[in-house]
Amino acid sequence: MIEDMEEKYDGITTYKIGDVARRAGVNKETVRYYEKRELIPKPDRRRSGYRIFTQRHIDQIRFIKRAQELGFTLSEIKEFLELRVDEDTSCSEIKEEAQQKYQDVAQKIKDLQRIKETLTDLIDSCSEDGPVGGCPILEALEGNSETGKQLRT
Amino acid sequence: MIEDMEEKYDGITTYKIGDVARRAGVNKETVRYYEKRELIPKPDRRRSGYRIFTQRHIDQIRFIKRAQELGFTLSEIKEFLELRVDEDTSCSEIKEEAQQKYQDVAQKIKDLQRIKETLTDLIDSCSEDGPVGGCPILEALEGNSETGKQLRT
DNA sequence: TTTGACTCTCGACTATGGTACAGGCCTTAT
DNA sequence: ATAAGGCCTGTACCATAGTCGAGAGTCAAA
Repeated sequence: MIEDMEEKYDGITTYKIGDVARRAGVNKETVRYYEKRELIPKPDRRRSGYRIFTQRHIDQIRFIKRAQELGFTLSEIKEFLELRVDEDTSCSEIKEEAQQKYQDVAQKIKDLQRIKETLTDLIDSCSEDGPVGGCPILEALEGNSETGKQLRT
Repeated sequence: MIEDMEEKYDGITTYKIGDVARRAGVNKETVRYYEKRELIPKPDRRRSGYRIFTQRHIDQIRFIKRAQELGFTLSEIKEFLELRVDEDTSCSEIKEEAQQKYQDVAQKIKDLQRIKETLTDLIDSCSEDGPVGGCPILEALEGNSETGKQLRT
């Protein structure tokens, strides 16, 4: 059983880049890349130049990866992460931002729910017997397509 | 009022690539790209070489764009589209695929709902002149991160 | 104190998902 | 019949999001 050889400074467990990468399930280069893109807080450094990470960094990277899977770009994710109440941002500014994001997220949920329903139908119809024909998933999002009849001029 | 000058062959309305691109809201090159990637059915051709599209193609492209916004890659979308029932695929195979996708989609919805709730909270706390500090979004998917206290060795 | 694993920077490379020409042919309104 | 505009293929290019390697320095267990 090999444990990370993390060290504590000031009572806080810290990690080197390799630990962070492994724990967050990404490449070390990705961690550096996120730092450069300012997607994670700039880590402190040892005198040698080694980066000092905390649990916060690991959590944030995990969040980023999940948000990506949910269809957000790194730029969008950065906006999400900057969405906090502090001295530099007025409440109304944040509120507007947050409300816009809320709309985006709500729409994504709706779309996914349609896909989910379609999958349910597909699974159900599949268990009944061996159906043939069109793609119900396609119809669910766009509806009433004409058939894909082939033509020739 | 300029209408598309679609033509009917065999009683079916057909479109040229420019029509398709405009109606689906993508670039013409994208349509050709999707054809190459086999994301849309290979269109028939006129003797001149012009592609002949149908409504089916337009619907399918719209579906693809939606699914992309929801975080699916073109490869995944292709799998979705192949998830149609036909003679070459056994029902149980499809069912398994569909069930796996269902799980993925359900999980995405859950995650997005957490994000949505967090945004609601943020908007609410903001209007009541709420707390100053940390990043509320981060906790939506992971929770309990340690604070981002800064260190130095 | 050595040695093997780890870290640093920086530049080059990759994959995905498109976009943008170039050079040439096709269509269609006038 | 002609010219503008649309379409064809093919190749090159772009942005995003990483990933890799070289060359040099650092750390820590034996």
